[in-house]
This record gives sequence, C-alpha cells and structure tokens, in this order.
Amino acid sequence: MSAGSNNNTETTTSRIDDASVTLEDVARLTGVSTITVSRAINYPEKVAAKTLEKVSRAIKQTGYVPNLLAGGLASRRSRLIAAIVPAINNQVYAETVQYFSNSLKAAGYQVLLGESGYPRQDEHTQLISAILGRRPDGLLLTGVNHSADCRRMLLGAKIPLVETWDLTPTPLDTVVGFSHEKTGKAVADYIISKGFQRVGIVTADDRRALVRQKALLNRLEAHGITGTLTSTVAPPTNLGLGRSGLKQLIGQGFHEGIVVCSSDTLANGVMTEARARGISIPEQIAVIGFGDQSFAADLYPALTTVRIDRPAIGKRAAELLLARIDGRAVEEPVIDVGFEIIERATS
Amino acid sequence: MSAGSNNNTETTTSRIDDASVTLEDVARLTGVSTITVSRAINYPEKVAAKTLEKVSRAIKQTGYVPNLLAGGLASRRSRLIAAIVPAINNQVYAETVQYFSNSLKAAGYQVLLGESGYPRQDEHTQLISAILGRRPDGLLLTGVNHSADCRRMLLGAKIPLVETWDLTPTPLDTVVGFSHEKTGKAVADYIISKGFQRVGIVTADDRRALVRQKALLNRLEAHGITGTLTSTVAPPTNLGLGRSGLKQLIGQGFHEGIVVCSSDTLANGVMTEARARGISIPEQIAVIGFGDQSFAADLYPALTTVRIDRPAIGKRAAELLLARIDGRAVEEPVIDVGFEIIERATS
DNA sequence: TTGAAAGCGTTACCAA
DNA sequence: TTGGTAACGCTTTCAA
Repeated sequence: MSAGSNNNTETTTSRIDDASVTLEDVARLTGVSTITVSRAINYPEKVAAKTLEKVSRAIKQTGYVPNLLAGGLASRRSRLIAAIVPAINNQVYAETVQYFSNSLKAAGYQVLLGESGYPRQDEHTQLISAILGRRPDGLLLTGVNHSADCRRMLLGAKIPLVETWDLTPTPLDTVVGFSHEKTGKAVADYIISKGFQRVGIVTADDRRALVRQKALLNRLEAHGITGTLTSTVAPPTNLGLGRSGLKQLIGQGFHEGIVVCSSDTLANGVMTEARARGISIPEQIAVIGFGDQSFAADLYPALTTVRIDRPAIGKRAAELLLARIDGRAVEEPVIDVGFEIIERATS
Repeated sequence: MSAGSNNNTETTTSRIDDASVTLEDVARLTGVSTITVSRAINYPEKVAAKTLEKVSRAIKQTGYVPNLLAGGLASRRSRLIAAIVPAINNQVYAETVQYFSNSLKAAGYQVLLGESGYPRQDEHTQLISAILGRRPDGLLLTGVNHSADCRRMLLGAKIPLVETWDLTPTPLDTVVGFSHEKTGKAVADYIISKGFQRVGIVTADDRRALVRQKALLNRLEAHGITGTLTSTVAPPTNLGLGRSGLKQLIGQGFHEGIVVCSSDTLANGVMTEARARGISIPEQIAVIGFGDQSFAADLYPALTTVRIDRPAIGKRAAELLLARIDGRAVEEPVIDVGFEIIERATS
C-alpha cells in the first residue's frame, strides 16, 4: 500500500496511530464497553459527563474515525443521500446540488453524486444500481421521465425519492420543480406582448428543453406568429454552439426579431455571434435565455431570461427528503417553485 | 417511509420485489450457498456456467442489488474513492473531477465528492473525517498545503493519496500538478518579451493564485518593470469581480498595458468592463487569463491564457491511485503535467 | 447510566 | 467448482 506500511502485528496492546482503530480499541483504552463509546459519539446526552470526557480523550489520542460502512450496515441508515444529475459540469445543476448538499450537511448527511449524462432515458440502470448499492437514505433525481426498469429499481429501493427540475402529478414519491410547458407559454406571451413578429429558436436536444420549445411554438402559432426558425444543438451546450446556432438561423434567412435560447449559455453564444457581426442587441435582434445563470447578466446586460430558483429547488428537495426519512408527514409531495421572466433592457 | 410500505412480515417465502433482498434470498432461490452467489457476481469466471445462469436469473427475478456497505466492510475495500475540491461549482475543478471520475468508473470505482470551500487551511478536518469514515480506497486532494491535523488524519488513514493542482517534492503520497511559481515566471517572461511596460493584476485571494502573482512580480521587478498595480478579490471569482477589478485598477491610474488575471473568469470580466468603457483589446489593454476555460476563447478571441491540462490531471491522478491500490509499483510519485501559454492575437 | 448478546449482509479463509 | 464458518465494526434490543 502507500502512506505507511499496513502490517497488522498481533499485538493486542494499544494500537495508537494505527489505521484500523476500532470502537473496541477506544473502549478498552477508556475502560468502558464499546456500546458506551458508540453512545458517546451518537447520543452524547445519554452518557455521563465524566464518561464522555474520558471517551473524547481516548478518541483524540487514538485518532479514531468511526467506520460508517459498519455503522450503516448495523443501523440500516447510511447517512448518505444520492443525487443524480445530467452533468456536474453544468453550472445550473452544480448549483442545485450545492444548495441541496449544504442543506443536508447540517442534518449530518453526505451527498453521493452520480452523473447520468444526457442519454435517451433519463438515467442508466447501471448507475442507479451502483448508487442503490451504497444504500442511500434518500435520492434526488433530475427530471421525471424514467424507463420502466429505472422506475422499478427506484421504487424497489423503498427509500424517499425526490424528482426535480420538472413537474408531474404522479411523482415516484415527491417532486420539486416547475412546468416546462408553462415557461414555454410564458415566453410566447412575452414575445407577443412585445410585438415581435419574427422568432428564432436555438435549443439543446434535451427532453425538457424540447417541451418548452414545443409549447412556445404552439402558442406563437395560435397568435398568428408563424415561420419560426429553429436550430437544434446537442447538449451539453456551450458558447460555441450558441454562435453556430445563430449562424444557422441567419443562414436560413433570419435577420431581425427575437431569438429564444434553451439556456443562458446558448444565449450568450448567440449574442457573442451577433456582436461579432455588428448586429445591435436588442434593437435588431433581441435574445431571451433560460436559467438565469450568474454570469449571464454581467456579460450582456441586455439579456432577458427565465429565472429558475435553483436555491429553492435544492433546499426544498432536501427538506422533502429529510421529512420523509424522519417519517414526518409531507403536506404536499408536489412542489412548484415556479419561474420568473427577468426582463433586462429589451426596450 | 415512502414509496411503498416496509412491513417485514416474517414470511420466509420468496420476497420477490422486496427492498431487502439479500444474497441469502438469491442463494435460496437458486439452490446454492451465499458464497457461490457472491462469486457469481464478483468472480463469474470462478463459477460453473450453469450455476452462473441460474444465479443471474434469480438476481433478475428478485431485483437483488448487492449491499456495498456490507461488502465493503467484509472485504475492507469500499470501491469508493473520494475527491476533495474547493468548489464543485468551479468549472475548472468540475472538469478535473469529471475526468478523474470517468477513469475510475471503468475500474469499478465510485467517486465521493467533498467540497472544502476556500478556507484558511486547504481542508477542514471535519470534512476529512466524514470522508474517511466511508473508508474510501483512495483520496484525491486539491493543493499540497494541509494543516498538521489534516496531515495526521490523511496519513493515518493509510490509503493511497494523490495531491493535485500543485507540486511538491515531498508529497503525502503522490502528486500530479504543475508549478505555480513557474507559471508566474513564464507569464512574466511573456510580458517582457512582448515589451509591455505597465502591468496590472487582478487576482483571487487564493493560496495558489498568490504564489503565481508573487513569482510574476519578482521577475517583473528583476527586469525593471515596476509600479505594477494589484486588485485582489475574494474567491470564488466571477465576471462581476473581474469587472470591478479592472475598475479598481483604472481608478488607481492604470490605462494601458497588460492585465494579468488569476482565472479566465476574471479575465473575461476584465475584458467585458474594458469593452463597456470603449477600451480596445488587446491594443490599449491586453489581457492574460489562467486555466484555459472552454468558454473563454469563444467569448473573447483576444484572450491569451495559461493552459492547464485538466484531463491529464484527472486521468493521471486516477492512474496513480489505481496503481497504488492494486499494489503496483509507481515509477514516479511526482508528476508535473506542465502548462502552456496560449497566445491569441495579443499582437 | 451502562453492558451483553445478537445481528446487519457480505467476503476471506480453509476444506471438501 | 462449491460450501461452512468466522469475521468485518458497528448498532439494536433487552436487561441490569
């Protein structure tokens, strides 16, 4: 191995500074039983002050680190909560996880992160299996669309579940998110109210993004706005894809109006391309993004966007899970955090 | 609980679709011993084809998911590798973790992520303790500076360690990174070679960033370039901090030359502010970033930067750990992945 | 307030 | 190729 040799000589004497210090070692050193040490750690209020102090000293002296594998096995509580997101790399999900993680840390839980990528199905059964093997006490999912196999596995685990970033009347367990269809319609209404006649779309080929764009198109057409051009790009999105998206729209004849993007990243790419071409924003081409990513406004003050309350999603998902784990009643298993169109100088 | 009731009725009959399917259930259903099922899963080549098939069927039928907590406890191998980074949110670390994680997935390991934030010491003992409690088979650290307490704990765990994003001749175990001092000097040489006379610095108040800027300043002064102005901002950095950084430099009298930034994010902020003020880039003010973040070049083609090979850091860190875990000899425990100055139209 | 004994679900070790 | 038995390090349950 590394970092020191690992020879377990069979000395039963104090193994100070040894890697495999156990509860028993601490107990022996303290002169109490193992269960007392366990209590001192997990329920200090149930142990006499004097004992507690002696135990603490022994723990410090030996450098004891409780084995959570053993603890989890014995108690059937791993104190681990898993989160499956499409990409850690994606600012938007990273932030949700961060709030989620912080809310759980306070309650003594660690988060095990799983990356699903952007596959056809929203998760891989293999990933779910690997995660469930760790026996998490709860699980956060991104999206509400799961294959039959995945549903079966998730339900079979019999642990609290929370689906996020979308909404459904029939969640696996609980859900906290918003309606993608509603955001699509709201963006359409915004466009109509501003009097735009020509609309372009640059969207990621992502299930939820496509739902938004479809709702947008339907409503636009219902209001007589037709001929909307669309450029679809493969996730994960980046600025370059936004630039090429606008290029493509322009190639198709788009030269004025408003461009709707499925993420602020794409929107920034579109604006960068527009600027490079000397197109004035928002006068000639206005742009509306999605997500309200932190960097977006600093870069292009003229970017209107759909704000999603990521802290709320993370925090409320954590709350739901914790309530379920503690066996507390959950008043409402379906939480709509809504959204908000943030208008910035689209004149 | 949720997602189905959890009443363990004491029927010893097949518990198909029950949450707590164990190796024993599968064994009973197959008509073999538990250890045979265990082998079928972990060492399929050591089991007769017929047995294997029967076991597979039983596993499928019961929806058995191996309990990795129990497995880890018994085998003393958790198949978990931990990574401690300052912030998941930071593109640069997220990417490193992604490559690290993918390299390990192939070997059957999962990554447990820990966020240290940007504290005085590079990690918290509490975080390390929580992580070591899961008994990871290896651990990735960001940076090489650890408090005495942290060093003690890390070494005490007696597991393979890899420090990253920096270099030291005396690693805790292994290290893969680059010299921040050298990058500082290299940037100074670049500036000198380009003939810049006035230099501004916008840097995060981060240990490694400060090492770079100090090396930069020393070399600049050694070459007669003095009066360098510095604006220091608190991490995590964002575009807004970059903008205010340039504002501050300008307030101090900086109006032409080159601005050195401790991250591409800051650099983009500086360039955005410059553009907003009608300052031409790179003619009036050139900018040099750090990290070579993917979005940087798309946004401002004129941004010169220091490229850090994040895939290499992630992959090689994974390789080192896997070698150590397997007991393979590691030819060189100190890996310098170097860096490269990417010049983009700084004329 | 403390302790003894019996697991938790798996794998290591040694036999057959 | 398969199995019995004894851990792994902790917590639960019941008793004192």
